[in-house]
Amino acid sequence: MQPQPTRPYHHGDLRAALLRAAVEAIGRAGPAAMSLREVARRAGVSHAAAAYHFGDKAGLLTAVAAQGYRMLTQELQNARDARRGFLEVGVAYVRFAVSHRAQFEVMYRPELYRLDDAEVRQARATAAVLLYGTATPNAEQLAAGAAAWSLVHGLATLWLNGNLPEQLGNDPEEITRIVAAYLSIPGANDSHQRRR
Amino acid sequence: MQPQPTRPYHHGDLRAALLRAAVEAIGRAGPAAMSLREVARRAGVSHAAAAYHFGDKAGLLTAVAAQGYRMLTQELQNARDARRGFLEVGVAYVRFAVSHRAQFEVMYRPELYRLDDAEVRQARATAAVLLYGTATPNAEQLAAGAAAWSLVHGLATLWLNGNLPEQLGNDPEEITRIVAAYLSIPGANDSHQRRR
DNA sequence: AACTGGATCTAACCAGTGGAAAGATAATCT
DNA sequence: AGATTATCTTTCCACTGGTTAGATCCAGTT
Repeated sequence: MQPQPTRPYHHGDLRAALLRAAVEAIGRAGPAAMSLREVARRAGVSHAAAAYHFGDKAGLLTAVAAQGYRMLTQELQNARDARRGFLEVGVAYVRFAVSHRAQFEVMYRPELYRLDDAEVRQARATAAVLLYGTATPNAEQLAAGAAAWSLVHGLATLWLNGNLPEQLGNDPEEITRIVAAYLSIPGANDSHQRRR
Repeated sequence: MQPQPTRPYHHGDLRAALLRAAVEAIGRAGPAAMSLREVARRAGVSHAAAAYHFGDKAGLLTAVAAQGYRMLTQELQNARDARRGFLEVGVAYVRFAVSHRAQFEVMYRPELYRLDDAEVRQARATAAVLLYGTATPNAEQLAAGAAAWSLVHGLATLWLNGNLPEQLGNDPEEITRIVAAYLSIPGANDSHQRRR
């Protein structure tokens, strides 16, 4: 029942397999409860093998976070390029948080991984540009971006923690559109925000 | 140099001392890194003594969360009673997150403690009433409350994680006022929101 | 084909952790 | 006083993350 018919038996793709196993484990019980040894067990190797590839547990979580930032950047970019309006970038943010909960939860717990990791830093910076709408925001854009980011980020984390009243419904994207209607960004083009 | 001249030597106040030690430990390294044994060591007792008072580690964190919710409720209540406007309740929320970071971080990591604990449940419900402005919100109030709560919650967590650009300044309360200006709540009395 | 050096993985060990159980000690009740 | 209860310690267990030494495999050179 091996996934590969005859796997190279230096596994061939351990790093990626460990990453997948880690994301799955985090998805089950949260990042704090994830254990290196369990992840390694699921991948069928000793925990030292995981340490070899990632240095240590923080290294593994750093890889999860970096992957998360890359995915987030991609989704935000897609949303922006669709040109359906500013709001849909926020919706994409919330959608990412819900659909890639494991990565999202790690990304915003910097004490669990290496924030100064080169790959993470760069992926974060790229995502920030998309969130603020420009690489060189002025004071106004900065404040407006922080407001929008705060709103969707807060909404995503409150949703994930079950802190939102169930009367709001159970579709986080729809809730995002409802809630974001209370945000008024002067510069933004609102034309697409209320289409329905 | 004992705090008490001759302490009763069944300590007298171990539970409270452990709580204080836990909050301090969390403040140093985050909730995930807190260890029962270290907390007990700091209080000068064995880790089993801590288990006796709180059941287990989750029990200790449950107590931290419950205390946090009670404190938050108190501060939100004070802000509301000051009648300086809706905005100042949000400012109080962010101020609480920053000044009681340990409690705040535990409160919104429900996988670390017992969300169904009676004390926690009640304290949470009380805080929710203050956040929505009424015990029986209609759909409009619910959505507006969720928007406001999401904004300040997102702002607080992003601030704590160092995710906000430093050009916004280093005073989280001031940043809250700046950012919250982008929020337009129809029913709310804005008269006090722009006083400066 | 044999050798070699590097990459990848395992086995074994360590200190530290949370939890449980048994018992010691102190406070309280009658 | 004696008995009961509350509080705390000791001891043990399974597990964790990290380290080290060595096994195994692979790719390139000769």
